[in-house]
Amino acid sequence: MFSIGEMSRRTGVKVPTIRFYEEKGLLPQPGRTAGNQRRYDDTALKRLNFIRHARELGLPLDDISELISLEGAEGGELDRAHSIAQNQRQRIRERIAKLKKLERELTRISTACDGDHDHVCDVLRALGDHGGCDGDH
Amino acid sequence: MFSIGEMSRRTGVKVPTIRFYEEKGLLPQPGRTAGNQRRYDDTALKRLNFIRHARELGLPLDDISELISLEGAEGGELDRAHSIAQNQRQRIRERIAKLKKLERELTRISTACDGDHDHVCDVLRALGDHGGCDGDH
DNA sequence: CTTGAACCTCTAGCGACTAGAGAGATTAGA
DNA sequence: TCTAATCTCTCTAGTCGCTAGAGGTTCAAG
Repeated sequence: MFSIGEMSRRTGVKVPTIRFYEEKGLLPQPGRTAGNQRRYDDTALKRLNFIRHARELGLPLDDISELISLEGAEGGELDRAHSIAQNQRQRIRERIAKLKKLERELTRISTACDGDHDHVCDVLRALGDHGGCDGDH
Repeated sequence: MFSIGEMSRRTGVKVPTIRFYEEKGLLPQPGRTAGNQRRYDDTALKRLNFIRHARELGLPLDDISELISLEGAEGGELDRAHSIAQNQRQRIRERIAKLKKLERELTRISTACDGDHDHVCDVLRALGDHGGCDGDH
């Protein structure tokens, strides 16, 4: 049995965030001391680690809720867990592709400004001028 | 002179978002008709395009404000514009690196679940188990 | 028993919008 | 000129995933 601060230390999740997760139903309401302080056990610790890990992967809290509810599921229901992971993978791939495009364009803009800037900074001009971009965004 | 809806059509920025930018001081307050409706000119259109473009590059509104205030600046002040662009480029590079890590891990998790899932889905197990990750995140 | 750290609840704020209510303005066609 | 449809207006509140602070209570060590 440990306090919320101990949970925080063991998982790296900040104290207010733990309470926030409880409020959102991601963590079950823990037991309390006579003085109304939360006390957690290993089960809660594992779940918080699960949440933290899923958050680090960028999963929204709703998806995490759903994954949690799949604990102990079987057969077809598990396909849902699989598809949540797959969807997230897809989302991440798309974000990577988009960011790469942006990087290319920022490179263009930055190098445009590398030399002597006589009149108007080319960064500003390049931002106003969408034409030089290589894709639609 | 065109309405807010026309501005929206021409830039792809939604109407409430245009009003939001005005409220935040990114767009100057436009003229109004006798009936209190906003009327914009080409200058405003150009600025909104600038904002939209910068937003697509992921720049926060504060940075955009600063860039706008650099319009017509010269010499050393322009280095500031350059460094905003460079900083953003760095941020984007970091985000790409991080997302690539996540994608690797999601791939690991997903493939762990590809075969027959007998007891507990491996997606769920993999999310609970941080040990298999290849890096710190 | 006292002290000081940790804990409690509650409210408000962040960024960058988005959605909706309820009222007024404009514009095109009959 | 009237009417109907479509904009537009302001205002408030909600989204997501937290974070910060106020003001008060409880716990654990010495």
